[in-house]
Amino acid sequence: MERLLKTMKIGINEKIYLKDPESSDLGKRILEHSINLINEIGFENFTFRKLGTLIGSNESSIYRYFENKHKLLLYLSSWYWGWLEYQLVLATNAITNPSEKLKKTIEIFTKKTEIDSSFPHINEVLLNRIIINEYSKSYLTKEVEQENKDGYFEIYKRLIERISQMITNVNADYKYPASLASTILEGSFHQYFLQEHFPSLTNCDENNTPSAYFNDLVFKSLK
Amino acid sequence: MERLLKTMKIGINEKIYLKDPESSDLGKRILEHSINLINEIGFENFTFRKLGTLIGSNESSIYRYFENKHKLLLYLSSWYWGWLEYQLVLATNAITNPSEKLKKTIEIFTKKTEIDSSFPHINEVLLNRIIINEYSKSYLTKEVEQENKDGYFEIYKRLIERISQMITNVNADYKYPASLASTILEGSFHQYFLQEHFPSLTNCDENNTPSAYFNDLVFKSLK
DNA sequence: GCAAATATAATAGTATTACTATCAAATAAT
DNA sequence: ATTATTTGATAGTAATACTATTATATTTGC
Repeated sequence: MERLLKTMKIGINEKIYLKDPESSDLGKRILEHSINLINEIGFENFTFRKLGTLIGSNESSIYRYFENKHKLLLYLSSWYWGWLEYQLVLATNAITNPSEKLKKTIEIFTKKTEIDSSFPHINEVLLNRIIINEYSKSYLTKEVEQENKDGYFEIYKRLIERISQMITNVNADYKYPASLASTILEGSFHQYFLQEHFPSLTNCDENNTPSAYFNDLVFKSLK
Repeated sequence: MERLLKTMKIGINEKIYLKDPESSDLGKRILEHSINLINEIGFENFTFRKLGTLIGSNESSIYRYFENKHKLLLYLSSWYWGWLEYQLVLATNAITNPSEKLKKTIEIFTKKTEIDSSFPHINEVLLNRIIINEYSKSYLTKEVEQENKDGYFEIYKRLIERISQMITNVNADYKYPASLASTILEGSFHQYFLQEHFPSLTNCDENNTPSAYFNDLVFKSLK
């Protein structure tokens, strides 16, 4: 995968970090290796101390970039949603037929993630796994109300609103475009989780992709 | 709401607890007040020490019932799924028409929870909120593989398999009964979460219930 | 009604987590 | 070359997530 706009940077709400991790070498190493470490040991077991040891840096230095690991997770997920939005716009912008556009959108959200060489310090494949396994934890908190006001979920919300709009463009009479958009997004990540850990609770596997399931679901709904 | 089978007890995998909390007064107080406290401060901030203070008991006494708060969450959710299964069977058993049966099932999963006076130490309304806000955390862990083998999610899985079977009974040719069943279950709880915290990401509100949305979704899919 | 068994409470202690503060050393900018 | 900025090292605190021990109730069996 090759990026078209070489100078593009995923724009993330500045309140999420104390110091922009994209602005320094240490910052980029924090991003790169936090993705590896969270994948390896899970978000609950992940600590800044362990990350510091891993990258040969100091715990206190990491705290200068992020207040805590929750903020780091918000950063990583915002990055992911921003990246996905970029993929989405790139893949669907030229399509004029609303159904084709929506079909492509479902594909973008449900297909297997591939490495994007444009961002060498971000492993999108592992980041996708973090979204599947940890993203819910970033909003299932007592602070969600305030953090939503602070705009920490804006890219995610914008993505769903985009899908919602595309649904309406296919069928303006459909009554639940936002709900269906949310279902597609959360649901497709959940189907991947089930595939790995609870295969009896899904029909998705090598032959039946989540893509096929959601295409069926969405287009029957909009008929 | 009145229970028909007075002696019924929700059966929970014995490996989840060290000592059956239903077997003593302290155990029941642990269940009752953990539901209140988790609702109030959230699962992350909840500790056995705080719970002990609240119920005028000792931290170490609570540890004799549950290894840790994760196990307590597994207990509470198993109880909830068992209770829902009971509601489901009761409400649908007599229905012979497969479509009617499935319609009733969707209603059971999406309707607002009401207090069940049969279990005075369990507040089902608050427990429902815990499921909405905390259940994902019980399986989004590094231990999910082992805990699944140990049977900690069996009631949840059985519930989804029941819905899946009902879907197949309506349309035997439908290719994704398990995936759709998972989508109904996770999705309906998620729609309630969105209603409360991200209303722009759902069309469900006082007038448009999640029930209506999922009925539309499911029956169009099965046509 | 009493002894034995069991359940609960009180206290203390450990390792880890989630930070904050301070100061020194390295690096970059002017 | 001086100053400012960034990073590293060390130490310290309060809270968490437990375990262990012993004392005190309470229940049960005979």
